[in-house]
Amino acid sequence: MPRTPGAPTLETIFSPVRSQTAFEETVERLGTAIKLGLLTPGAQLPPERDLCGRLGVARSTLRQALTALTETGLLYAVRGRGGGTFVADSLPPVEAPSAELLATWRDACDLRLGIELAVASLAAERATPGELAALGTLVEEMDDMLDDFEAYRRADVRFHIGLAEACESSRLMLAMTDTQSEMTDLILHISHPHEVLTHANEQHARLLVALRRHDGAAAMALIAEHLHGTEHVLAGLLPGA
Amino acid sequence: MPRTPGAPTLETIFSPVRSQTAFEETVERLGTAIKLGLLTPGAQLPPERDLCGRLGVARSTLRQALTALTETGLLYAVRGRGGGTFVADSLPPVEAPSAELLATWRDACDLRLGIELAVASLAAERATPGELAALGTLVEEMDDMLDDFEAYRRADVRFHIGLAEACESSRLMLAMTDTQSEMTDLILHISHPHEVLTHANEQHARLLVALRRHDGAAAMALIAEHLHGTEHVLAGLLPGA
DNA sequence: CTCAATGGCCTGAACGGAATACCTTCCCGC
DNA sequence: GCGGGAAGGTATTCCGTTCAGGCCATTGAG
Repeated sequence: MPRTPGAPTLETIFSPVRSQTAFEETVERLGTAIKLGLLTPGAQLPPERDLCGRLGVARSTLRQALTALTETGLLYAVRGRGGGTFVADSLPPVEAPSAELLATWRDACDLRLGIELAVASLAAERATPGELAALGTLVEEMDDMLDDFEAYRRADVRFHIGLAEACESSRLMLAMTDTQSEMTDLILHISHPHEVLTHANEQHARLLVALRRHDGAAAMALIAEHLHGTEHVLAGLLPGA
Repeated sequence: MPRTPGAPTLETIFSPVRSQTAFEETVERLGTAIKLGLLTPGAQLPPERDLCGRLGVARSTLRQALTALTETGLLYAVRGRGGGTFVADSLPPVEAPSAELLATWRDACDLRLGIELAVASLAAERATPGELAALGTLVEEMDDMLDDFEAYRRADVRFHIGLAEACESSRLMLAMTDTQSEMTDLILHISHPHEVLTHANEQHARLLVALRRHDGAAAMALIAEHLHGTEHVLAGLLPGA
């Protein structure tokens, strides 16, 4: 008698297929990059005619996305020669996490665990001394941001994305940006005492030590502990199960 | 001066957005489930009118997908009362890995590493004794399949997906099925000597021991070693970098 | 025998996306 | 100045996909 798959498997197979439109994906991609600080305030985007080619969408579709982002206050456009589309200098306040995200935030954390574990493990093998040095200065900078949580969080995001960069894997990079975006939506709306941030940044520093020693196992253990910390904070303050 | 993101980051941000149609996603979802053995030969799918609701697509769209899968030989339909759509009893030979997958298989392995690490870590916390027992018998069965690689691979897939099931995370489950599908396309086309399979299954057994002890760190180390093995085999036989 | 459950089929409307051309604005070089 | 070029802004057209809904064809369960 053939072993039959468990019920969870079938539920997953027959769960809704999520068909995102090109417009939605474009808004998400650019909006995420801006909100995470990957595109810094004042930065100029490539011309529409170039960008639509890079993103693989029609210019009209790209413009829909740019218009939406402009109306949200994330972008502004300047016409004429020498003009272009720029990231807004003062970003609007982040929106509250969606109900859907609140309902599945534990799932999001589980997935994040995977991405971060892989990144930690691979960065221990692949990170160059230069990349590690850049991450080191970032950790030092974060020590001066313990009172401005939004600034700290932006640096934190860049730290984690910097780790992903060091892995030289584009899919891990995309997964990391998606993950960080979701986590930001959750994290930015709960309080973070000074001590929590201090402790978190100490973990960053210790992680770097492990990476410099190319000790993947230690890096994984440290990052797991690090993530477990934020998950614990969320569990206490979010309407979880 | 604000720290600017590295070039890899910008390349990633502006990389093509992938807009899959509902039809394509449906074919992929069902085709993957069949090829991985999650839907076993002879199994009956839910009636079209139910299934399209579960998948969140129109019935006409679902039928396009079912028709495509029927023409590929993965499904067959029986009309009339008591009829339905069934998984074919003898599946057609798997197609060769796409050029795109061959070009990015290292990326795929990196992402797989993350999924499997998270699953190993979480399964160590969450797997029930019953689930572990089922996985144990699966490992024993695999010991008798060392000469039939396709059968072994199907059981192997079920083992890894069983681990994901134990995590109670639908997104990890989806990620795992996607991953296993990609890996199957790669793995099924290269030779696997008896000794390799024996060694791999010993790793399965040791992994289960770690899971029973709720030793997440050991589980992660074991799974990393396990994956590293297959990656090494691929590196030797695939046109890698 | 009846009929309900199932796959098979068709049409029309709505939407999204691509392609293309053209307009408007405004800096830069001459 | 002033003309050209580079950028964003607008409009139109066409095509493929998807949805919604109804109807037909088949066939086994009751």
